[in-house]
Amino acid sequence: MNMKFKAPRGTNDHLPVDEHIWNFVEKTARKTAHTFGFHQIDTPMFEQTELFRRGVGEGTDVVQKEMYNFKDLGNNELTLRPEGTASVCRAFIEHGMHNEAYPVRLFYLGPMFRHERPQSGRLRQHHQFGVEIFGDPSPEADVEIINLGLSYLSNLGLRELTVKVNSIGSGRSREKFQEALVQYLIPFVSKFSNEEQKKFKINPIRILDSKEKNLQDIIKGAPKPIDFLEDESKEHWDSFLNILSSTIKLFDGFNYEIDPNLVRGLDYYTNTVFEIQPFDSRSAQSSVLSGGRYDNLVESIGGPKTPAAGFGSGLERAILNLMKQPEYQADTHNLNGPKLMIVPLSEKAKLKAAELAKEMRRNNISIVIGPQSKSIKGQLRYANAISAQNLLIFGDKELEINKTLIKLKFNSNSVNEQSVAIDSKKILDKLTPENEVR
RNA sequence: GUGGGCGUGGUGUAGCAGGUUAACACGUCAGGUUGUGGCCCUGAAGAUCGAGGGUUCGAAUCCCUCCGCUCACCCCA
Repeated sequence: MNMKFKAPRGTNDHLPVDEHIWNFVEKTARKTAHTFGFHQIDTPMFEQTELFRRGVGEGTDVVQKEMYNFKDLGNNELTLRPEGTASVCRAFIEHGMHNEAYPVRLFYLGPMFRHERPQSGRLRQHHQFGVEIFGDPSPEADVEIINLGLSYLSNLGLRELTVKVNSIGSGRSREKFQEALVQYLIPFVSKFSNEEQKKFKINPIRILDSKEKNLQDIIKGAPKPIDFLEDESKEHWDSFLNILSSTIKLFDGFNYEIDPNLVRGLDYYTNTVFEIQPFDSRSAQSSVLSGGRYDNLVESIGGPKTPAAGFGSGLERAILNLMKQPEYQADTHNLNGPKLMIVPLSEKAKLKAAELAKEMRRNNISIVIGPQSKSIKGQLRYANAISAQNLLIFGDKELEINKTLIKLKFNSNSVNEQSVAIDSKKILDKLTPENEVR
């Protein structure tokens, strides 16, 4: 057969068997954010292209070659959001949230789009849970963000995580470092690949982050941003490390390390940057949560100068890591069958079944009526296939005496048949006795 | 953008030193006496073997091209 349509490359359908895990992860994200006093904000999935150019940074890979840009019928230049922070900042400014009591705590949950070559843990449409805290310049805020991230991951059930941290400085610290780095690199530039030369021109700091083999030795000897921190940046960094080290002790099996070469691929970061990944991984691709401080972003897209920090975390990657853990490898995909299936055996019974179903659904009981295209046997087989938890069968005979048999625990091997009046209240009582947890 | 692996019914696979009706498991559907499931039994539907071209008397099996999936690199969540 010729399958005509397929989900576009790098996108996934979330099937019913995935419902459970996705709900779990999303619920955990929301709950954890709420326990830190964060509130949800949902922004559109596309924005004016310019927002990302300015926000994420003209020189980044994301902006240069990974954005889904398009023009709408009004000739507006729009882009499917490649990340969440720029949009949240835009909304923050647009709705005057800078006039609210600081700090303002926000989180989001939704799809992001990047045109890259898909591979394990990397998609063109993926989903992120992200948080942002606005208006708090203190290192405590940085740590709160990391704390929230670790809490979220640990609530999911992930173990053995490392937080990699670094400071890329800001203001004068950043300038001085950059000068030193450029001086150091100049003699080597001729040996760089085209790609690296370009990087060197646009944003030399990102050379540190390069994984190219022939650069590794050069990078080893290169100046590091943390050695150039001074004044506020220095104070911020020292204090940050201090608070972080005591906070991380509150978590079992998590640790942190300073990675002097950690540089994020998005331009807006200042001072603190971090990345969380499982112990066993080495590639950056396995990073499950990452973020940092961005004190200039709000201003650079037209808002008032507002210090801020946040993280983004890929849900697919979290799930990928969860699935690696033994406790999730077994029974993750058993769907819950309906609480009750009704098999009506006559026209009158069908009417009655519809009536019962309506009343009981009002009590949040999930009900399926047996498919009328099938024989009774077929309907019962179907009930079995969808794991109906209880089963009610009746026809004209039973309607006359207003009594029938209900098969409780139909989907188990200890079925319990009981007589019951054909009445929603009486049936409800049968469905919620001591042997059933509602 | 670069490189590796793969592409057979809904799913997972077998077949591949070329040879008549492409096999198996699971799933689906229908039956196994009148209105009662799960096990079991019987039967049925369902793939022109990713697409196109080539070699050959003959190709799912060999060659080429393209497409798709997947993994890795760059980079990112």
